[in-house]
Amino acid sequence: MKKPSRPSAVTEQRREELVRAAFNQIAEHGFEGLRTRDVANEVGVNIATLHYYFPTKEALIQGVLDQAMAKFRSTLAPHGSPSDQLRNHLRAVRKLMTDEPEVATVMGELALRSTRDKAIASIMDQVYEYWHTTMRGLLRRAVREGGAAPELNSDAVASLIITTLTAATLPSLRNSNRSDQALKQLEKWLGLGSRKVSSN
Amino acid sequence: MKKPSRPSAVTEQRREELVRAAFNQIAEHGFEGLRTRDVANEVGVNIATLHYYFPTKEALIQGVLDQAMAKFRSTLAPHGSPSDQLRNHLRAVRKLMTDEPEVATVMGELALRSTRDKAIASIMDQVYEYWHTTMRGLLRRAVREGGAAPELNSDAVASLIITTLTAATLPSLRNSNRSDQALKQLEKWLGLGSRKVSSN
Amino acid sequence: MKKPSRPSAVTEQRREELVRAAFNQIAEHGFEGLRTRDVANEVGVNIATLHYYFPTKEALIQGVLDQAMAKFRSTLAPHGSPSDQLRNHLRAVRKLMTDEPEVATVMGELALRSTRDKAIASIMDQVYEYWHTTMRGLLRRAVREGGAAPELNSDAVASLIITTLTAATLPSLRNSNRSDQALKQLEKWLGLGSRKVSSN
Amino acid sequence: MKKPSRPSAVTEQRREELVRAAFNQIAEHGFEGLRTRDVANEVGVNIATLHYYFPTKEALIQGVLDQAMAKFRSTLAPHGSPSDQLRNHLRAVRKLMTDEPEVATVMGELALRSTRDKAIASIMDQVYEYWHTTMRGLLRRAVREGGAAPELNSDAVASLIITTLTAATLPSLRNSNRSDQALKQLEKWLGLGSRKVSSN
DNA sequence: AATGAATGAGAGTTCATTCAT
DNA sequence: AATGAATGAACTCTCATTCAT
Repeated sequence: MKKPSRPSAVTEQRREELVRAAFNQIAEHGFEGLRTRDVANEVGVNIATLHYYFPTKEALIQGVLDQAMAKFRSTLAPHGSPSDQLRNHLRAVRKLMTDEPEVATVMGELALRSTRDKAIASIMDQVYEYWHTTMRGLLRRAVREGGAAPELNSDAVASLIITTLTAATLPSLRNSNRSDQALKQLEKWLGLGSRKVSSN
Repeated sequence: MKKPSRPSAVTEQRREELVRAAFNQIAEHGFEGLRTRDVANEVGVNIATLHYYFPTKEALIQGVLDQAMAKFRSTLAPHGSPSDQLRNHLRAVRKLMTDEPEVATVMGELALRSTRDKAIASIMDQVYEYWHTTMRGLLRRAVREGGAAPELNSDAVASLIITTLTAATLPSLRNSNRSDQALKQLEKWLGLGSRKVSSN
Repeated sequence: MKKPSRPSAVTEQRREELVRAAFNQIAEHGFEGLRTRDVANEVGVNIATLHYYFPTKEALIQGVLDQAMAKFRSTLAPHGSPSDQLRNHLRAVRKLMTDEPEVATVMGELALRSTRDKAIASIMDQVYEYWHTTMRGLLRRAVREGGAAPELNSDAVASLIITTLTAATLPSLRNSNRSDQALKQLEKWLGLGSRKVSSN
Repeated sequence: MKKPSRPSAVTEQRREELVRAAFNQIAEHGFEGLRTRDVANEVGVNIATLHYYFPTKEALIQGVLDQAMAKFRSTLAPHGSPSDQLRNHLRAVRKLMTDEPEVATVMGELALRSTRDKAIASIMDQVYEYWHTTMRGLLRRAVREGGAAPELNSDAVASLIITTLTAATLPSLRNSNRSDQALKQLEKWLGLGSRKVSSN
């Protein structure tokens, strides 16, 4: 009798609105200050409507996680030579942190929460795994093609890149220019610093 | 209103117990899950007793912050040559994160909270400022004395060190071995890699 | 406001489905746990559809009451000699309670609710009145025809029969064999015990 | 450190007040209409105070159950000869139902709820078991001492007594005089009807 | 005839905080 | 210095009901 109706366009839109609002609330008040009522208010709907789309607060948070991870993955889009891609990636992340600092805050909140929330931990681990693999691959090819310093251990360097970029999400580093300085120093050591986007 | 007029030894001890318990609770459940009642229970006193020592929850958190910062500052204690100190510092922080991961968790929680809490932000900024200055000084002297790679820009490298060590507090990096790999790569580039820990 | 102008066959069928589902839900969860959404789900229709047929929850309950009373009245259908009818009635009620214990549960729920709900109270009073009259009539005729113990006060005995049968609806008695024992003892005192069910 | 403090007199009194209020609310509105806030209001305390004494609504209901069962058990207090005790018991229950009809209502509510609540079911089963045993014992001794009709099967008759008295809790029977009639007829058959309280 | 989306009013429960003792 | 009792405010979640389509 009941057709398991596929999410309509309207439904999907409302869900996105709510996730976006939850995202904003987390960015502004942290998980500590996340109130479903505030989320509903920001979208301009009744609290019961929120629960119509997300049965529990946890489900809503899961929605935020999914969206954040999707956004991050899009940062890794491949364009140009490996060394270009590396350079671009570092810059894209740096730009993201500067232009949308809320992304950084929410990523940080999610990272901390993953200590206590297996579901979040598992997804973040996957993303980090994927990130690491991508970085390592780019580094290897960059070295082979002569676009990066030849002596580096791609595995360890991938870790250092990830570490440095991740730290850029923390407010104590983000607000000073330390995180920027660190990234520039890293590019220098990688041998990426002076090169322009090659046509290769 | 009621404030213990002159902190007796007993009073000071109770306050410390409570701060320690609060620290543990934050490490385990985050600020999100910090309940004054749980703190009081852990110490074995009534909730009203907690409020006798710390009039508000915020005051208790401030106590945790103070204690954490003091603990961290002690990690920077100077011993040996500059390059030894550098090496030792990296190792000490790494060891701290391994042996007492709760310190890392709480630092992370405090870092995130500083986005919203000016008092925390201000104190953490001070600590980072002090940390940065110390690192930069060590690097300059290490280069001068030939204990580290000569070409490095001490300001940027200090930032990279701090960044990398800070990232080690985040669970997504701490639980994999990425943060360790990153630190080793960093030591290598610093030219600290091969030396042994000198006789303290 | 909106009321299906002339109950078509389809409309009537839907109403019955819904009442049956509500009946099941009350049997399983009591009035305390009766949720219109569960009723709608059991039938496989939208909650708004339920409200199309029954404007309020109370209207739905009224429907359940009507159906339950109709079902019960049918148990009093007259067949055979008065003493046979008596015997058959006792057995029919006993069988009903055994075969469809939900009927008992719902009757019990309705009985309790009648304390607070005048509409239910009035209908149940009518039904009990009718039941009592029927029983008393049967008893008188049974005595007159020699099918039952002659000395009994038909009014009081009718009350005792009704009382005993009604008690059989309560779970504390239904689940033990006490209610069965009681009924048998009652039949014995009525002098109905040894006779067989006559040819329908 | 923490002494598991035995309930103080004040605490016990508050708990009783709350249970009594809950009892009243159930009598008036049934479990269906039991609201913790109304209970708290009736006692004149904040809703949070109620939860200080009873962590959950269920715990409060359990309190009501305990109190009701204790009250009932006291009805079975032994005085006089077995046949006197029997007679007195029937009258005491009848009086209880007349004087405090709320007791009947609440017992009925509990009985119905026991279908779905194992904890309640278990306790009511115990009480019924005890009741049955007591009745059967009284009957046997009453027969032996010549205070009751000799031919009766004490087990079945005990069941009938219990059944009849229990049914007296249901509003449809209580409000008419049917339940009274039934009890009188029962006493008559038991051979208890005409006797005075003997000095035996 | 039927539904997806939305809601107001309230439910039980939690928590930092207070106060008399 | 310490506590049991109490509370106001807020929280997440639920539910009968409505309405445009």
